[in-house]
Amino acid sequence: MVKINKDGQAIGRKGKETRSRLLAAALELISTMAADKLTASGIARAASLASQTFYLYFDDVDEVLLHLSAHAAQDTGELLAELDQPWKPDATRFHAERFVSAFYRYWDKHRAILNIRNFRADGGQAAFAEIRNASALPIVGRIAERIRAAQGENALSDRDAFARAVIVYSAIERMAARYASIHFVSDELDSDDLKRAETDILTLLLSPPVRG
DNA sequence: AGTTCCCTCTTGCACGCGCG
DNA sequence: CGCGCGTGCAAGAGGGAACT
Repeated sequence: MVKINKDGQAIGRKGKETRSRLLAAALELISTMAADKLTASGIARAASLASQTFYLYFDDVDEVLLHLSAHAAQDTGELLAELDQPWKPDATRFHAERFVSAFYRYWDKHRAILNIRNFRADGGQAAFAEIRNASALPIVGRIAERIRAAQGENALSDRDAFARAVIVYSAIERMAARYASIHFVSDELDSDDLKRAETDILTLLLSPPVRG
């Protein structure tokens, strides 16, 4: 937690509240307007504060967005829990579906800031990329472990299992990043089709190969 | 060119708290 | 109570970018 404001003053009760108001106002704004239109004075106005006050707590809008990104990154507990609990061998699809659903719920909850985070990370802003990677790594790592365990350690190297986990994670994330109302690629496919396909692919990766 | 908005800086005021 | 001090915030001004 930040304890010093930009003037070097210790942040007390009032300052803490003001900082929270600015963060809440920013979160509200990014869900209703394009991120590149977001300004410090706009955030301050939305929080019913003078624009100068914004600069008492943040250097710029990016610092606010980074904080919101980091905050969203801390909310992956439910996702990790789905991957950490023991999966019954005959219920892989059931667990895969639960994971995919949890992933969508996570994105539904944090879509605005996660999209901004990914856009900036893709645009080469290292701080956003670091937060994205730090958030994804525990999930990808767990998927990779399960892939390798299912496929057999002799059949698949750590490296290849991890690469497959990255691919399937990226695909699920890209689909979850869409707004549910927006069709992807084809008007014929709806969200349920895509979600089912994600579950199917994940189930295939996490099931022992069929010999024959 | 004029206007509007954004950002930054300086300055000062209001309030609360501790201390003698 | 009176005072000093720390904390929080805004008024006002000015430079600069973007828009009309």
